[in-house]
Amino acid sequence: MKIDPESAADLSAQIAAAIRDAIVSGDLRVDERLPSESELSDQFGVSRPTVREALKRLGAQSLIRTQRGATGGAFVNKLTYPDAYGQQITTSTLLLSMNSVSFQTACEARYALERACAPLSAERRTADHLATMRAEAHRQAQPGLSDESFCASDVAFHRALVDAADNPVLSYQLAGAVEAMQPLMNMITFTARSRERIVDLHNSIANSIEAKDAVRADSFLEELAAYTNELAQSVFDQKSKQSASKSVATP
Amino acid sequence: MKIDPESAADLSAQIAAAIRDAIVSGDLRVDERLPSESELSDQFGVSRPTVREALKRLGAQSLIRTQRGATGGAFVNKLTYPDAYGQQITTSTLLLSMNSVSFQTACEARYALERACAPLSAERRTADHLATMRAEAHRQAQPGLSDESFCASDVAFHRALVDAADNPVLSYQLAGAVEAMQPLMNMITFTARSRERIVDLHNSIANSIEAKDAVRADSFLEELAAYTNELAQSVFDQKSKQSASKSVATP
DNA sequence: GTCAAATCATATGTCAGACAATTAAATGTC
DNA sequence: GACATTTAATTGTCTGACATATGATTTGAC
Repeated sequence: MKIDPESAADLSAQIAAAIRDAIVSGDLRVDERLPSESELSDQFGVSRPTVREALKRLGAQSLIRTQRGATGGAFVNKLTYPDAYGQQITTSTLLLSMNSVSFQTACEARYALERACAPLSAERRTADHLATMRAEAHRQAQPGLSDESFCASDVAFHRALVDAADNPVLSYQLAGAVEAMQPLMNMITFTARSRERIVDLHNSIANSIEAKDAVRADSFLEELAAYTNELAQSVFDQKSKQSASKSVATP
Repeated sequence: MKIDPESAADLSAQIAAAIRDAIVSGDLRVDERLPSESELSDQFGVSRPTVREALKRLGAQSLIRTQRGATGGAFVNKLTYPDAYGQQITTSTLLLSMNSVSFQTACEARYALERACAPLSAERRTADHLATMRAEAHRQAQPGLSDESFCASDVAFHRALVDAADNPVLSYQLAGAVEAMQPLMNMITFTARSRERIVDLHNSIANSIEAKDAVRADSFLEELAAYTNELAQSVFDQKSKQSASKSVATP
């Protein structure tokens, strides 16, 4: 572990960076215990609170975990898929909401990636994945479902589709793309007719995947992408009309 | 901002979660200033160091930034694409290295995603993107290039290909997949012949993209994926042979 | 009156030392 | 040997203080 001279950056940031580098480079292995906070503060020549702030930074990135008690301490954390999913989803969601990404752009990215999975999913899908997809499609057809629940089920359907590709790295990458779309999807009000259309497409996709027909699955996904965009466009058109009529009405 | 009862979790974690929720939900807007650390410690009924640990956690995720001085404080940070890229890359890299993801799995994910970009790239590529791709392909053909530099140039080539799709969300998602492969690629020793083959494929891809021929680009990408896997396979075969002969020689 | 320099107020960054809470291991007791 | 107790180590939290950065204010010179 390296020293930190009187640089411009915060000490706690420097210490966090030093430890992070040691982890990323492999100098510190998974489940290895870091020195105690007191020892670290001695080593780096800073106070314990400063060391703690550095450790909290690393903890926030799931790079370390801490344990209290006699044999406690900070341990290099094995980054699990659920951990990575969570970070990926929050980062993606914030990125979209804070950069005013258009529905179109996000939608295009999502379906491009999802269509990349489809051939693999068609090849490898298990009964489990198919059952999940059908169950979600069935739920989406229920009459009393709120828009929010409809969107949540939509996400679940598409995650099952992605997971069917049986490639955890792919699932991880797509988690962000699929989940981050949900807030944008929630802006859409799904009429009974539009829901019917979507459920039909979902069922068609599930059928194609079951039949291992990647080409058909792809065409249905393409259709779904286009239809989703169309729906969003009509929402925006309606909104701009309202604001236009409002701006006319007010003066 | 909500309170935090005497739960099992750390206070600083609870506070960080409360503020994070406020940011994600939009209660706190971009560039809005949080209360000062003293005010926060009053509001939450904890000490300032505890608040600080919470803020450091959020800072590590680029959710807030802090500024010293009279008008300083903690501000809700606009998550920029570079920020998101960085997080995405470190997370992806660690996920791969810590979960002993096979080369095959990572490679499959990467090329599946990259092939999803190709049609968009073919449609929208600019002269800039093409120039970058050609420049990198040319660099890769230089004789004295180290394996590491060759891999770095490979990454740059593929990033240009992805960026040509002109969809920042797509570029962000792919950044992790492409960059995280680099440590795995570095395990491969590229012979002069294999480099030649790869450069040829890169040039063919660049040509196809220039010609807006998505189908040809896709087939070259498929070929490149297969060849990369083949190279990796031969490396692993060689290694297992070595270890086998060693285990015979030692006793 | 205007501009520049000195001062101030406020905020984060850091430190020191202390105590509480937790946990596994060591110790003692039966 | 099994079980209860003590102990030691470590993180979690608090208090209070000082250092440092930086915009705002005041002061001073012209």
